[in-house]
Amino acid sequence: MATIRDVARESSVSIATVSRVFNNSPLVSEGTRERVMVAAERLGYWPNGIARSLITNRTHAIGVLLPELHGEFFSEVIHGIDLAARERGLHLLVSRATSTAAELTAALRSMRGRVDALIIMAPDREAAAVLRQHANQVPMVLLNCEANVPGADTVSVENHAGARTIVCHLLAAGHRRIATITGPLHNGDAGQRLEGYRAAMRDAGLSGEGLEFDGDFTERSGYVAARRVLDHVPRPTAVFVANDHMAIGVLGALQDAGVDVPKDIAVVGFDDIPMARYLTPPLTTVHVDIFRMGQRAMGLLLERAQESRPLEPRRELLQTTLVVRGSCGAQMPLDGETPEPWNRSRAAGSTRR
Amino acid sequence: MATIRDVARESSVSIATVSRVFNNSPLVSEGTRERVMVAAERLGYWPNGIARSLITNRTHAIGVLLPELHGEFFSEVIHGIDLAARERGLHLLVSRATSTAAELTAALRSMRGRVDALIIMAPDREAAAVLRQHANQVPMVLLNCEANVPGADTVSVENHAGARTIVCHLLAAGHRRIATITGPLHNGDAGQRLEGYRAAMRDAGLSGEGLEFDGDFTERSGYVAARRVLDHVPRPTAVFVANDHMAIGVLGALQDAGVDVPKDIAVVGFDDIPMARYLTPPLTTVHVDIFRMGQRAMGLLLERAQESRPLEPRRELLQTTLVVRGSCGAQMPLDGETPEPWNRSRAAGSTRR
DNA sequence: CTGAAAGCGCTTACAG
DNA sequence: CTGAAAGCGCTTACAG
Repeated sequence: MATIRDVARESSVSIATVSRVFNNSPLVSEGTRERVMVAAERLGYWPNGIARSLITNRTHAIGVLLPELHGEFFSEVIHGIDLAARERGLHLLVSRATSTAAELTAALRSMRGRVDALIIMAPDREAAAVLRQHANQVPMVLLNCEANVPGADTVSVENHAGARTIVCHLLAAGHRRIATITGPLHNGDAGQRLEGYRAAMRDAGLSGEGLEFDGDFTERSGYVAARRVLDHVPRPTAVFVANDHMAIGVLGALQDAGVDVPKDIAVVGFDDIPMARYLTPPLTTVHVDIFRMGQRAMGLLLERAQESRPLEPRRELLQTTLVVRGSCGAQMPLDGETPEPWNRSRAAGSTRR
Repeated sequence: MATIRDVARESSVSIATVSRVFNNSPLVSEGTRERVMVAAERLGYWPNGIARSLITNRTHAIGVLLPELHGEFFSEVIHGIDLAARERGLHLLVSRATSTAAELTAALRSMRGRVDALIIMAPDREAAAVLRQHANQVPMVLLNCEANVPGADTVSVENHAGARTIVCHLLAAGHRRIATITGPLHNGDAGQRLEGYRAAMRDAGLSGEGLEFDGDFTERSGYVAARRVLDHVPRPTAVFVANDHMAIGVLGALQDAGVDVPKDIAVVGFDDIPMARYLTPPLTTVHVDIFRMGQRAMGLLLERAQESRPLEPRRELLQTTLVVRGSCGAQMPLDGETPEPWNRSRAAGSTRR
């Protein structure tokens, strides 16, 4: 590949001049600029990005560290980050890293020098120490992270309020024996959703004791837990499932057991994954705007980059919205959101508020 | 951030020695190695990736260029690439680029020097010229790309065979008036699927003339096209929809029109997106293993990197599989694939062959 | 085993 | 307007 030297030779100027041309410096005469561009074109030259980065100390790349590189969450958060990033011509260096100390350390090290900032999702507690070590070396935004890392901004989902709201909705519909199927409790989201459930129950003068069933956020665990819910005496009249994937398993188990939803038992989920509205019956759930999470993470980074003085660390909370569909048995009136005629499930009675 | 110079000073050795320690050179005494590591640890030093890249001419990064950074396709292809890449400690530099000449050129330029190889999805014809220009500067694998780019490997979905197979399935079930709803025809996948449909019809001595309806791969366009299919006289008894997203719109339109699927009209799709099995009725479709597409793309790159002599350009075709569910009205016997009890739709009668 | 030196491909004061 | 020179943070023959 041609280098700046080749172009300089071809156009009989110094490499400094070639550099100026490609940096749009005003300090180049029109004729010279022309000559350089022609030579560059002929040689297929374009400046080497990393050589540029080394000297300018800016990579124009953002590192993104996530526990998984697939699924809806990954897809949406990257989409959000990308939209905000590409306006500024920033690249995304994406890597998978669980939040174990070893793996996270390796990932952070290998990003060294290659990115201007980091967006990291590291839900495990173990991650905090590692993050603190690196926090002052590069700007970072943490996603869904409870750990307190000085200097790092965070964007988190309002899990507690979301869970509380949807359980309140069940309470308002008259349910009293409301079970919950939890996520894996070492996961922060799972813990907060459980706390939201408990708060709602407590405020209604009820106790969820004995009505909390273990799951691990997988469809399978939802199926298994649902069988235990059904066996519980007296049988709960509603279940708050801590994510939609498990709720799919729950609906399957209830169907297999010949239990009607929502007549015999109401089911609600959390996340509002795209297929939630296509389930039978369509799933009432808590909508989480992961796309926006990505956008805000990038936004915080950009704001910090523009500010000359250091900003206080910020913690942003992402609002959730209740989406009432058929699985809870309590339809709510449409309020403003016009259903599209080509969108089956909304037209069939899905509401948000 | 500490540099190699700081560590050299701290441990009273030359920067060459520090470099050797971090490159696991055997040419360092144990004592020296120890001293250097301690100093590095204290200073929080780790080698700067891009400085390393500049001198070694290897970035350990793979550039991935896709038209969209969201959705199932994106998510799965990245997952496949990542799995193959991370075994070799490779990073992913991800960027969005439509296949217009200008945008693709910009993306390729900005990757210059930052990646060791490229994986590119550029379905548009316009892309070919740009790709050819860059083909000899960096190894590349093209996804779903009809363009002939010398030196570049390709991985493509067997759209033609897949479409043909599913239309044959409808024919075998006795259907004769089979309509199709196409994707946008400047898209290669859409074109090939349409050709597959035509081939199947032709082989059965039938013509699809007048039965080809325009769509653009969106749910909405499926809804709209379905109305036109219903209005066609005589009404088709089956529709091959060129992707699952449009099929969702089709099912919605038929439901709104009070037309029963599959009794009044059979509907089949293409792609087997995750929600296909949760639709009502579950959608018969063509399964495409996008995850594998990512894996193979990375695989081709790695094979090429290991080979010392230049390899012939390779074109890999990704097999598709017919997945028979409820929407076509023709159940097939289970053959080997055991349905999981916790997986509702499979248990409810989904088969693959 | 260790270090001094050249060099990867650039940018940017500095001098003219 | 232009060029020579220093330097970004590293690696790697080369010499000892």
